[in-house]
Amino acid sequence: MNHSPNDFTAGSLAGTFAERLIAWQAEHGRHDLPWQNTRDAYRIWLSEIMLQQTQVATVIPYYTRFLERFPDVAALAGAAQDDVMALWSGLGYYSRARNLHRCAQVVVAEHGGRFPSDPEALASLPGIGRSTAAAIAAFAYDAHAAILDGNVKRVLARVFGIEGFPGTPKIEREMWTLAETLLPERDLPAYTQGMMDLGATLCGRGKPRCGECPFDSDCVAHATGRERTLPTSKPKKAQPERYVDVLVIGAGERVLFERRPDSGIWGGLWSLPELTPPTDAPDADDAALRARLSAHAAALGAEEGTVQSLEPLQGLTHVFTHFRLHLRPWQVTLATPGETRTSASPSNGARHAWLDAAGVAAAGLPSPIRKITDALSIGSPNDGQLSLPT
DNA sequence: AAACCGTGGAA
DNA sequence: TTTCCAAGGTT
Repeated sequence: MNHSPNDFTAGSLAGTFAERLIAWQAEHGRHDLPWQNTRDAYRIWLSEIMLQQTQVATVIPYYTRFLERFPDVAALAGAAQDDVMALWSGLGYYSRARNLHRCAQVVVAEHGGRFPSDPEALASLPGIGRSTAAAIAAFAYDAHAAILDGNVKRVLARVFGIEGFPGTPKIEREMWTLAETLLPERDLPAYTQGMMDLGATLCGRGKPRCGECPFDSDCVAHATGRERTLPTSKPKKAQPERYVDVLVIGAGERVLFERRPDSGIWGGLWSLPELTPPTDAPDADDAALRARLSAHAAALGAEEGTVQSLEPLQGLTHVFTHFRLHLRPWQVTLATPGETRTSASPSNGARHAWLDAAGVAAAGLPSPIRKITDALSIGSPNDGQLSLPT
């Protein structure tokens, strides 16, 4: 690093880094977020997991709903995974939800229902890494531990003039060391919140308000006009395109859904059946494709009836962090000779489920799949009735 | 070590 | 429109 933390005591403003940050937080920081003003480790843990790679405004409604349904760790530990996934549906990074569920069960089974106060013990739990462990331990138990999230990386890169993409092990090690060096002896919750608040407000990614910053006179980036080039951005690479055909198979008042494996994209969620795994080139809309689609639908829906019609629906493109997925839905109508015998809600561990409108509304679906069902008014909030043309 | 894992808001 | 990335962790 170009600067040592001790340089702050020599700045024109009095006080150490931590003292200035804590004073700034008391005056200008955030104090009324839903997960603040509590020492309940369960609530703090839940917020930290939801906030991983996710903005505050996005998390708030999910957090509120989740707490209403699962007010404590025992309630969450005893829940069915499908119910947890349904409440997480739309929030993304679904391994967080599965790890959250597993973590609750470990806390109940191995820690008597109380979260450990030791950051290392916390970090050994599913879904809790070094930074999240430190945040929980600091907020709930006043632990002397440093966080290193995106906010802290940005603040440190700018104030100390640290060059290099913070995602690399070398820069990250350097930042962990610095973050721990800067820790105060006391007021860990205010200090930790201050790091987050400074990075999320004044020292944001876009246009930092250096005039209001407590480190204005000492900030290397500000002094050298590098506010916009620090932290060094991630090296970018071309995003692959992927194409997939999905089937909306309707029989009577129900539609067929397929549970995705825990590993991979949308792990543990309910989705529409795919013809084949995604490919790197679009399928041509030709007779051979239609024949394959029809055969696949017939195999999946054999118990319910025979394929009566096959129609292409409006396609859509979904953008992920590391690729773009082009979804082409096909509507398949089955001629049903008799009663549909299958259940309306997914049974535990089943790979397929015929869901009615209420079942679709309650299921954990990926966002773009929800868009498709909404467009067809299947289980959408406005229209609880299934209205597939027959 | 580098890839993988969602979604939506902001510029 | 495109690009970036947010209270990161796991493999």
